Amino acid sequence: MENITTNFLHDIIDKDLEKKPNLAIQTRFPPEPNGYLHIGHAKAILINYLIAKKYNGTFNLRMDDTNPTKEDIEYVKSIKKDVEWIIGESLDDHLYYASDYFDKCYEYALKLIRDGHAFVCDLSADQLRNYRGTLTEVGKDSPYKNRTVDENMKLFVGMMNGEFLDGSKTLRAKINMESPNIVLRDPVLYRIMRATHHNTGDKWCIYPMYDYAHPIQDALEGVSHSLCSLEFKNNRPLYEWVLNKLGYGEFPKQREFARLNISYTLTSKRKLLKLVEKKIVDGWDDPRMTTLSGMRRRGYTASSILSFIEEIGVAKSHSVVDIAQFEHSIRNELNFEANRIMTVLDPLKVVITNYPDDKEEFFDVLLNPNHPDRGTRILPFSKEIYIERSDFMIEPARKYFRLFPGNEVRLIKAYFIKCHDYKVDSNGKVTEVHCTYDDASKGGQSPDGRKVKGTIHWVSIKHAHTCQVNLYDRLFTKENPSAIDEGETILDNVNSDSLIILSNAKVEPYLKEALPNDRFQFMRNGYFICDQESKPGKPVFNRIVALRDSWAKKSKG
RNA sequence: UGGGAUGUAGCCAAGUCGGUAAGGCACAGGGUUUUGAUCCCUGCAUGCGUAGGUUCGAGUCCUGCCAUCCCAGCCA
Repeated sequence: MENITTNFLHDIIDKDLEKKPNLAIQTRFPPEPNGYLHIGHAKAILINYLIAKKYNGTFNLRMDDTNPTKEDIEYVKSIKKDVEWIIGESLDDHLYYASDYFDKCYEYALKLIRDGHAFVCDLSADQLRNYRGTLTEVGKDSPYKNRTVDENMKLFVGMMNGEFLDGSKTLRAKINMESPNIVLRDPVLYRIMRATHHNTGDKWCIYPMYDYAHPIQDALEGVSHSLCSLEFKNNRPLYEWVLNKLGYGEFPKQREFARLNISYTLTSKRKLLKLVEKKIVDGWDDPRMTTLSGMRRRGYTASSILSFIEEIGVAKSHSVVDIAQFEHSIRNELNFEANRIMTVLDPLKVVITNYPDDKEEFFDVLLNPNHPDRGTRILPFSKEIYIERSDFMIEPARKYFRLFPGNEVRLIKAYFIKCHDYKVDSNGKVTEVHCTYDDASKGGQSPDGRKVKGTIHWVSIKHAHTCQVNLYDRLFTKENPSAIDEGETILDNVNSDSLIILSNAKVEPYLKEALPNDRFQFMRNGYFICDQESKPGKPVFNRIVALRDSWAKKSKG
């Protein structure tokens, strides 16, 4: 695939390559396995992956598992699966763990101590906070900063050997307590934490901090460009400090880009977790979730996510992308790819009074006009059919050109029908519509050149199957779900109509054989996927996204 | 308030040496259409956060100001 899109990261790499033509480009995606990946991560994954591709380099997945109290093996599994899904490649040979480098991190810590760049500090967490100062006030040196190298060595080895209580000591860098950048005020490098690690078990009771471990991992793996989101900008000097003090003359270049926000959605692991815990949604892979697993179940394709990410570009400004831009990507792909089928979501019975009682017809209809090679399906027709309830009005609205008394419409691929009667129940609800058909209009065209303005979909009652269809919509009612009013929570912004379950949808017989993950365009309704949990012969369909609907807009406005 | 970053249309986003504002989404109008879909045309920033300055010429250079975001975890 030709990729003409470029961004400031490519410019940086191009310049580096000018200086060092033999530089091997290597990137990585380093998630912490403490939750499921979401659409925001897809951007980070693809930025890194596409750069590696573009420059014929290497892309690795690395679990940033330096804090066993927050991490879980369940998450490492889901993360690997999601990343592989997004990039469409196996990562079996490109999977690393921060914990692979614990020994090396420890050795390097010894070196820092030996070289006088780190010390063991006895300050408690509270005390440390006080010593650190604030945004406007500088901090103060720890009273333990002047311990001798020997003393620091002995104490740090003691920390590692489990001689001290959790939280009683830390290893800290000696940088500058008066730095305006708080990150550089003698940051903690190691903490004592007795927790079983998913990889290293109980081998360690001290664990390195992100700021210390991350540059080491990058350097050891051979990463050339360490790309991360903007909030790590302040940490860059520390990243470079660590590698400098460790004696790396040349080392990976950290650069930052803006993370992705999309209107009406959440891109925060913490907030997403809350939706799961509060049972607002049915798990991490609920189709309404913007987790990658949720979007996969919803029916979004990895390729549509890729094209979305390419379309929005990469920059450093804080932005919120319109959800419409995202929906465009999947519609655009499925418009071309998805086979077309007729499905009546909210059925209304139509009797064609002049059609012979027992007659049946079977039309041969193309599955997808964009792909004639895919062949046809058999579409049965008979005297009684279902149409969409919204396709009939007793008293038509202005410019309504569907079915109403006296009006003629086309049934897709079948006949022209004209309404001459209808029945209502005691509540005034229409129960049945009576029409006549024009035998000469078979196939949907009249030989006399007569035009109809409306064309509607339908399903033969006699041949219909009944299915469950889940209509998904955006999960939040607010453009920014995190913007909450006084006394409210994010949960108050949840869209109560985000899932509408239709248990009485009528589908063409062809659909009975649908397989999990098959995608279709339900004509005039939208794009749907056969749910991954569907039982054979009993497909359940999820709405991926509705079709654009200028009539709905017009009739509302 | 100290430090760091960002501000180009309703939303993203290009804009290398200063030379007269790409593209996509959305929206509006028109055409085609057996999906009010798709597709095809057309329109959509005398202006680039703002006020000055330099220059023949400034989104691009200089100065001041404003707004938004990030940082005070032994989280990442």
